[in-house]
Amino acid sequence: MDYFELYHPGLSVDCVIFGFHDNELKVLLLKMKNSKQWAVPGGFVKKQEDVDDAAIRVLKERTNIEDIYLRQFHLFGQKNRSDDSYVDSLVQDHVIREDMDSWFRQRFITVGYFALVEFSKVTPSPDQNSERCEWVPLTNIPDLILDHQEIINEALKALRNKLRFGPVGKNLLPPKFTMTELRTLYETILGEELDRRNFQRKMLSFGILDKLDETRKGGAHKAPFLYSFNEEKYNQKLIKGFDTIW
Amino acid sequence: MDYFELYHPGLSVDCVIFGFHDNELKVLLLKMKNSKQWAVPGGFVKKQEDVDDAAIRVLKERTNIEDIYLRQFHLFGQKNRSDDSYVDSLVQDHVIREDMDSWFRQRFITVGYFALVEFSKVTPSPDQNSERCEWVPLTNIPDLILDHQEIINEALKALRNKLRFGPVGKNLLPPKFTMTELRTLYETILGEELDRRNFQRKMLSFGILDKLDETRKGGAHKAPFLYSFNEEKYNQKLIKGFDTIW
DNA sequence: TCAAAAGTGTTTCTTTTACACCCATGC
DNA sequence: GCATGGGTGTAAAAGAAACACTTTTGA
Repeated sequence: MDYFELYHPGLSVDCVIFGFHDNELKVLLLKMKNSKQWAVPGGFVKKQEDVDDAAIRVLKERTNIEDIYLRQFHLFGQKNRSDDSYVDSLVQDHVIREDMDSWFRQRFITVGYFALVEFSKVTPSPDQNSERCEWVPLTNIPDLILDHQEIINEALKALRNKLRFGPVGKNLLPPKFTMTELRTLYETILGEELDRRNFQRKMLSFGILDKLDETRKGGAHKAPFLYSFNEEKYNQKLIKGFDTIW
Repeated sequence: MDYFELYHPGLSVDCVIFGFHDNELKVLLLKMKNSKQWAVPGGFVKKQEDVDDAAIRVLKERTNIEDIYLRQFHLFGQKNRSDDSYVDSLVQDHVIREDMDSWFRQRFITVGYFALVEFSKVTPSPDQNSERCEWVPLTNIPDLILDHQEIINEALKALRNKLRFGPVGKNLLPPKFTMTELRTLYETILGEELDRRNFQRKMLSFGILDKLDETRKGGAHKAPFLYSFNEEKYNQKLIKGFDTIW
């Protein structure tokens, strides 16, 4: 395989994949071969491929699911994102083949995407440079390669920003969920507690939820009602956003 | 000059430069040589140059001012952004030299930036591919090359989004301005009218304005007070934003 | 003196905030 | 029975919206 032939030079995509599980926000990370470091899933962009499609491809390969909520959030274009010593170690550890050395020594810019996925649907799969692919809580991120910590930080900012604008939950929660689960998701993303009753009233006022006739039984306490998102109204709010300041 | 030597392959930046004049929002555009089409100011990224710095460089060259408010807003990465027929016409019209043909026939991705500038400070300067550099009202955009119309559309969306989050005016208005000028700016960006009195109350409540002891005389009517932005408080709000929904 | 823009204030309505109380369930 | 989470309601405060009246200015 000739990277120079196949891929757009000096360009990669990186996907910060968010999932919600055990009341925690997690990201899907790759454990690099022969290294203690981890990485955000990424890949190169084919010469005849939309950049967005490259991100979709990476996402599908790592999670084994399709039709994922995916948004570009930033281009990381600093000239010193990588350096030779980093590539030296990759070659030395046989993570990359020596004849691909010059490809990896290019200066790379990378397009950051963030994805929202339903945790339980994902089957994590490592790529050829990694030995494991795992969910890692945002509160416990290990040592990451290059500027990948910054990429995650920016992705979280973008996600929080998105939360201010419109609804989020549909992509992170299962089809049916309780109001507390939805609220916990919001609290986790925002990093602050929200009043249980006021949250419910406000969320219902958006008109994007359908209250189901079912309750979640088996819990230790009173069985809470289940809700689902009203596709049509949810999508409207996604586009138009909630109320503006002006 | 050898483009392949100097520049990062397949990568450009485009800057949508917003200015406010005559109660209109305008963008700085380039009239292409030997063509009826216009373009958003742009350029290539040097191999050892931050992408942000490339945008700053372009901006400085076109406007002849420095320290401009500039933000990256989107990477345009579709595989069919350009096509051969476009480059054919450029070569035919001698806009680009024939020996640079292969550089321009690459597939390019471009990073979109938007800039906010004080209209009166700008001295528009065309680049080597254009014959004129002019302010054009957003309501009257001429035929543009490639996907530049889409780039402007997205830039405007980004600007509106920014307006929801925090203050904007400081970069678009002169140091001293009337409340009506500020309101008109907001109305222009948002594309809707705002109540004069409620706008004033709300804007003052943010605490980012200093009311000056001067008035703007010479107008046809009662002389309005002048305001200026309080640097410190303005910058705070820029970072923290106005009130959130949650 | 009059039209048009600007300064200032008030009333009303809506939204947000901060609570209280009762209900269901497992231990 | 009691601790815990869940359902629902309400009073008070804050904020937004709609609107009226007065002042100043150039023509």
